[in-house]
Amino acid sequence: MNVYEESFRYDTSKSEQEMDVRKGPWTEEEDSVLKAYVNIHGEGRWNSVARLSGLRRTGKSCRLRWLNYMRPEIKRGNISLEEQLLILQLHSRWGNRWSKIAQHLPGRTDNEIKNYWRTRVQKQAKQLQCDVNSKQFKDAMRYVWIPRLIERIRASSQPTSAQPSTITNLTTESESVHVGPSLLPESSGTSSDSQLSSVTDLTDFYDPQSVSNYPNNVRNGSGFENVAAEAWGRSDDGWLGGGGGESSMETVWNEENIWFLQQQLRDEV
DNA sequence: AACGGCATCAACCGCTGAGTA
DNA sequence: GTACTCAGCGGTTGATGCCGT
Repeated sequence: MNVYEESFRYDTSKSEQEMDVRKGPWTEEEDSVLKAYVNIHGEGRWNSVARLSGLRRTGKSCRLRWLNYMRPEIKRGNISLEEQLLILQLHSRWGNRWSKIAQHLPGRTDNEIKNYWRTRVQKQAKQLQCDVNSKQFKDAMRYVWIPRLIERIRASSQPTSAQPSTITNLTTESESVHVGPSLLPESSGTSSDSQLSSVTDLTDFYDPQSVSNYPNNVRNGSGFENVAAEAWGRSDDGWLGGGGGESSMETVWNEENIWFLQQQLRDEV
């Protein structure tokens, strides 16, 4: 019996069997009980919630249900382009720190982001036959997916607006994440220091210098970038295209392009 | 229409760290 | 300092729906 179970039994003086703890999907009735209880007593003290609300659920289960599903600020529906971009960025910085990443995506839960990463991003790594943490995959993200994604974000914003100085700028007490002009494909090679000063957090993420260091077969028009970018262009509602429906990256990463990308990545070194 | 495989997502599990008596 | 309780995190699993055959 683990610590939690011990504590649960200690708190209630009843065994789990006596409590007949429920598992599995929540019913509407349970949801409304939980909602009513939290509305009155507030969040926290989840074991008490479980015990006093009459729900035959563990405190953990109540907490998870509230945080991941019932909180009023929860945003449901497709992950937007901007959110996708942020997830890619933040994961490149922090790895699987889902809750930390989720703090920068209002209304999204760590669970949702984790699921998104596993189902969408890891799938692409699988198709490219490389690990999500591999240099190959990170390069694919840096040099193809993210610039392309930014392009799409810009395209979907007002066409008459001047060069956006910042697409995304989320700040916490100690850390900030910016997407500035230097990240945009057009200006990627000419970023000034002053521009970079506002996007210092991204210098390890998309560094024009590192692009210039990238192998010619990756940089030039016949290489990696173009193939992948072209593949992107074929699908207006592709994986990172958002908004256009439920289609997946299959349309983008078709066999031919995956093969070509793999060749390019192998030629690197 | 039936079936099987796959993708997605809600929920659970195990562990850890913070707070407190 | 220690034991205990609780909340939170990340990994994993299982149910469900969708899609192709």
